[in-house]
Amino acid sequence: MPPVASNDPAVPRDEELRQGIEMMFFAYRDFTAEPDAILTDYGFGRAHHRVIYFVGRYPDCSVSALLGILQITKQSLNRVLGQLVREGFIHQSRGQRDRRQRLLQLTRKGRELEATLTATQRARFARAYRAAGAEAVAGFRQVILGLMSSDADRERFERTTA
Amino acid sequence: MPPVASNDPAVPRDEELRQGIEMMFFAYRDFTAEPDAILTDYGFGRAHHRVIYFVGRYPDCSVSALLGILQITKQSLNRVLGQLVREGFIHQSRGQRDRRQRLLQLTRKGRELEATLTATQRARFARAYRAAGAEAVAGFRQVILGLMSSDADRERFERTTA
DNA sequence: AAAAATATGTCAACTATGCTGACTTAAATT
DNA sequence: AATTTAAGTCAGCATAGTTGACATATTTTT
Repeated sequence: MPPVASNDPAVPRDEELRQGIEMMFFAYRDFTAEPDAILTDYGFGRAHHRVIYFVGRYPDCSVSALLGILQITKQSLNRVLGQLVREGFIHQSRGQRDRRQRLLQLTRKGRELEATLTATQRARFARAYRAAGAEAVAGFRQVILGLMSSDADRERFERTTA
Repeated sequence: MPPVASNDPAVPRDEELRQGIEMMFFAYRDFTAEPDAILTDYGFGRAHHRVIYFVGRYPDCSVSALLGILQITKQSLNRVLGQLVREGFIHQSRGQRDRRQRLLQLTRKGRELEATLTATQRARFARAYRAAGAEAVAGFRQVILGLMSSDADRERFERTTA
């Protein structure tokens, strides 16, 4: 069953861009499958993974900083964050400069789960990067940064990895 | 708030791979945001988008072929597919070789919605590809194909785009 | 021809994850 | 003192996934 695309004069361009769209879908689908399977053993879902990942990545991150990354509502975040705190995966501490803030850290248990989940995705990237080579990785980074909507997010990746 | 990663000896490697993981998250989040917003005007969600997209891409695709692409259950697919058929975005026809099959096509209305949704994602890829250049695009393709789990999916993209 | 397998569809119930809107509390800022 | 901000909470709703059981039509196998 061959794919069929446009009835457009600029056919190769349309085909190239559609392949990009589809590659994103397939890669993301597979990229999330392994962590999703592990999470069900804990009674958690992908939303919990995101919170655990980014709290691990940005220790002492505030709730509003996390909201900015995830781009979901406070209510949606609080449901999963509350579970993670109650079940001992995340600890909250008062901000020192601003005592309204609740700064988030992974507990030992949280770090262990984070490591287990991230290991699968890191291995996937390690394979893909190794197979493609350093030049291809540089190209990948350029394109995927270009797919993002905001400079603020692109800036998270400015420090170049040799 | 700087990101903090490993306590691992191979720090740069860990950092590089974590950046890959995060870039996937941010790019995919933004890549889906525009179609999601359009879909709410139709009372549809991202699942409807996927069905419309892949039926447009693989005309006369069978239900089981679509299930293989989406990797969801028949029941999940049928909920959204049923809506799309009832509301006149997708038409089903009997297979000729195998009359058990229901082959799927977009209607005129379906093609119009598909075009509207895809336009936003195509524009995003066009910008990113244009900014990064042909060599970077080749690298992007290599890496993102490497992120997929199955050769069967990679083969969908074998025909190289000049 | 009968049996088994396959393609599709359906009912019911459940879970996860997003949303809106309204409201509270505590702390910082004006 | 008033306002704004950070965080949390309650209630209700929608979307999109899940499992399990079962039905029907058609094709394939024995």
